[in-house]
Amino acid sequence: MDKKSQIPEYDFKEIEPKWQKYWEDEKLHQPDMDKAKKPFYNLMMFPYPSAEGLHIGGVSTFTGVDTFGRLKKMQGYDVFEPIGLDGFGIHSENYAMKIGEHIKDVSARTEKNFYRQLASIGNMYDWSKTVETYKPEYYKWTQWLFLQMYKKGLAYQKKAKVNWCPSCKTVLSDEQVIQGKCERCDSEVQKKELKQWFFKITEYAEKLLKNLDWIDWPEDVKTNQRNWIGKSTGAIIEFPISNFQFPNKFKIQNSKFKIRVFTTRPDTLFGATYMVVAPEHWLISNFQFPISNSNEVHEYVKKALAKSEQERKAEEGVKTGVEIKGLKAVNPATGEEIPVWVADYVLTDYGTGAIMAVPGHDERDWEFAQKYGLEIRKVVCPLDKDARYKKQGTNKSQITNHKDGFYNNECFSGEGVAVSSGFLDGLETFEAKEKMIEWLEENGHGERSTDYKLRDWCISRQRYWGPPIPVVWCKNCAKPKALLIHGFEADGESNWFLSLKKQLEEQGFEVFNPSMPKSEHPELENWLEALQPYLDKLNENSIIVGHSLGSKAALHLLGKTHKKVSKLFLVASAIGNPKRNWDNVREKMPGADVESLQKFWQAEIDWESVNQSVDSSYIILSKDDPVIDPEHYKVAKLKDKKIEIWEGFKHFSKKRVPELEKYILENSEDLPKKTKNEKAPVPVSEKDLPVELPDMEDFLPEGKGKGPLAKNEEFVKTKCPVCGAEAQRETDVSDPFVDSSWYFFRYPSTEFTDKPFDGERTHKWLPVDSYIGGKEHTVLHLLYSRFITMVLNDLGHIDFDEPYKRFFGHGLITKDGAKMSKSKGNVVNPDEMIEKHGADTTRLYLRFLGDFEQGGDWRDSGVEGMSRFVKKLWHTFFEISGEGQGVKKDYMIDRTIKLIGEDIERLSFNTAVARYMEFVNWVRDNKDNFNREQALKVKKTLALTLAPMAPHLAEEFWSSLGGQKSIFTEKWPEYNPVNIQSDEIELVIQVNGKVRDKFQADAEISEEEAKKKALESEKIQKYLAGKEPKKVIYVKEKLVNIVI
RNA sequence: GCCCGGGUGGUGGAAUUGGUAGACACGAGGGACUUAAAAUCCCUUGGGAUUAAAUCCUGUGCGGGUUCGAUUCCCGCCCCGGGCACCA
Repeated sequence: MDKKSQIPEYDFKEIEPKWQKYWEDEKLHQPDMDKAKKPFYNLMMFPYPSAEGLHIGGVSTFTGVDTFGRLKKMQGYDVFEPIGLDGFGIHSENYAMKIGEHIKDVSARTEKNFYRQLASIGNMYDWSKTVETYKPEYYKWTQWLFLQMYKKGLAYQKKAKVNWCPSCKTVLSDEQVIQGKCERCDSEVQKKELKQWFFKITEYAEKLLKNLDWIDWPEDVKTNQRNWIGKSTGAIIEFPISNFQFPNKFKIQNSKFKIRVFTTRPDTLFGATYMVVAPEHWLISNFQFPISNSNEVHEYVKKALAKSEQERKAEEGVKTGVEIKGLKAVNPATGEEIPVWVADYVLTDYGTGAIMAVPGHDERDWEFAQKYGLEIRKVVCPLDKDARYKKQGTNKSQITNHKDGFYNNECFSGEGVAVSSGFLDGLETFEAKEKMIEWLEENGHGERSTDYKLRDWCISRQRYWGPPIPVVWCKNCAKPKALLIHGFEADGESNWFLSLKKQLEEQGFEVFNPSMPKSEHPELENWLEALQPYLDKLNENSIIVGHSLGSKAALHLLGKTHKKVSKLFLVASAIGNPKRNWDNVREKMPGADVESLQKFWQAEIDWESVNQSVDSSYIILSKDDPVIDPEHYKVAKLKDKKIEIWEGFKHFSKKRVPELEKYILENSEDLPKKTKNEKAPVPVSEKDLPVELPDMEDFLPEGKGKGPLAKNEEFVKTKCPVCGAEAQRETDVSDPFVDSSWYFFRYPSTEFTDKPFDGERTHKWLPVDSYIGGKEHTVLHLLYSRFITMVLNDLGHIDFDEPYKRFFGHGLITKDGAKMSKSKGNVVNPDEMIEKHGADTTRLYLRFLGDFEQGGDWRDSGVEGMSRFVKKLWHTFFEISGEGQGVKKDYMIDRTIKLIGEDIERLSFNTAVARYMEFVNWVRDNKDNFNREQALKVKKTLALTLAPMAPHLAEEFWSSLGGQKSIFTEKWPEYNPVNIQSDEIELVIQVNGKVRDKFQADAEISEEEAKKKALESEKIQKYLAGKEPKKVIYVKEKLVNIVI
């Protein structure tokens, strides 16, 4: 009988669904989340599927990740490979608007289609744990995340100029603006000022940067992130303003009257010949300086601020500016007065919004100085390589005197040696920087400083399709509050507190004047605990008044919170030490617990945190205070403080101190006025989550800066979770990047409805073992999810601070060398491919067409070729007879196992397929020669090594060999390294590095013998022509190279 | 302008630490089978010289360098792709 006729035809349409169903029925790919012994979290980046369906590039990624995961499974790991989708966002919403359907319907269809397509490619997903961002059971926890951020002071609102797309009618992130145009619709982006919610990612800039040093990621991805964070180190330098008459009513030196600049080159301070401030700088906008050309300046500023992004771009390199006349700044190094300019090449949101211009050594300043005829000073002498070389051991003056080092009419922004720079002369740039910073700090002109390019993350979106930000706006809670904190041996009704309370209430404040526990034995911890509930009630328009030790308590309170208040009044403040020493206090107050007082009084304060929590502070002291030394206000490191030193008030201990009460009232009366129509943000409480996105027929944006939710009265109207008053819901939804910044925490814990993720599960499965995704997300998504992980770690929810152990960025799939796009009509449809060639063939071709990391090029002829190969493989497999005499050399089996395993491990899929093809070719050549034993081994190898790449086919082969269970319950085969080594090797003979001859030799051949044999070769003799070789080089198992 | 990738046959792409460049495919050409075509199988295939076989020259974007030997390392440049862009 004809042998061929017994072989079944390769029918993938029967095979593939059969095995997919089997895997699902057997729950083969659902690891036991709690008992797994070797957990391996194999994750791909959260897909954002388009309504049009899966792209072949997506299939490439998903099946690539799966191939890796299947190898891991065969290596004995409990592989968890989840799938879900990121469905919220503008992209889907715009599409729904375009086709005139409701976003909910479109999303439901997209989801169904997406999962159908994914199921057809045969990946080992755990379908019992899917996650969709737009389901309330998911976004409930996205909102929870927001609340955590809010609690930590990492979510805040600020008015910001944002990119506004007039067509999408929403705010865009900087990253979504491509050359001044909207990434999605290409319309020109405008600037609009809106109040937006931000996440304070800048607070984690340093940590985000530092961890890059140890995480196992590709270097290029790390470099991208480093550049994005953009750290630069240098100094803040203060330039006092001179030639300026302070208005009389300001008696106290105010730090605002210095222009602060940030520079990375403090060593060039001696070359700073003018200053430039940004158009938004306070010097112009906040204060009425007597600018003599005020009109001119303001006109320039107005024009500059009105410029669109587009115009700024177009003008780049063409610098304009106006001198601010009537005032000068003083260069602290030279003591000289220098002019101050305003120009829009200085950016307001980097550094301090002002620069010292060093035209000799900064290209931009150079250009500006050339244009406006400003003085240019050379203070760094270039040091060429020879000079640097010479410098070692020679004396420095030789180089510094070498002024010809300057190129006459050029700006030099490199590093070199400081000249004409006083005490820096002769120092190389790196030394000069250090010395200058030391000098600045010693003389109070500045300090070491670091700046980052990273900006806070704007998460507000004025759209419908996203999770509502869980905040309520309450008018009642916006009412200014006052917290009065009494001192030692007093209570909430002591001294002038009651009188002040009454007046503050009349003015519109809600006043709290609690009594502290045991004021005669004050303990800081107890006081802070007692104060906490009141602090929670305060808002940004609140004041805190602390008397004596109470003012110390106020500082501690603010030093330990992220909460913001407006004003802080410190009366007879217990900072510094008491006027007399502690023994005197003890003597004077024999009955008091001075020990606890002293401990409280002297505790360290976190001034930086206080300064972040309070806008302005007032210190009121009396010269004749018996306890408080009026000089000790100097100890207070408050950034914006007013100091009042009065006389005749002693320790401000009377029942009424009208002057003091008046002072406090006058200085806080602006708050009730200001907040008359304001609303305060109040976070929704966790138990009320989720804030559900309401069903809305009309979900189109209004286009006035508010989202569509603002149109839904029922949604907006609510009760304040704190005071119960009538309130309004926030109508912004959050950025989809928030959804995708934490989804990997949810996958292992999807069945928990009472928490975002379970502690033990998370501990077991995270961090993610292998994360694979597109390189286009190396900056934003990866940075955001790292940030969120760090915050969750700091909040104690998790015990690690990096989410992904390993990241791998894959490349893009092109079609015939061109990017696939709908408009070009060259998009490869995976459904068609699977229909025509089957999932396995499609998978194999995707593995083969190029390097996974670089990307690859899809060619229809290529997939045809792969289809032929698969058929050939099918027939070869069934044609192996096992009735031959046995083949002598069967090292191909071991070699194949070794190479394919290694290749898949390092995601070098294309070579893995090539190795497999070589194996198949070898099997085909020998198919009639294998003996029974060899035939079985060959067939097993064919099935097992194919399994990660073409799982259905491998299962079919395996079951034909009598396998009762899935091939994926089998171990990845072992190989014997000894079998791979051949006894005979081929040695190459080179003459001067060129191949001239080859010979077979024993693998164990000695160096001497190899050289001897090489020299004996006839062909080599010809080259030698009787002469002796100069040198003979032997490389073990490779070659002999003869030099003549 | 700056920072990352990359440049290898007609094409996609191999070459793990410097050691036989072009694995594995696609395409093309030739042949077998066939009335013919498809499918399948076999052979050839970087370029060039010359030939009967052999052999030689040349060759990894360009120009230099290091080395016995360079696709690989160093210096200078060109081109393509991606990102950033007045970041002090």
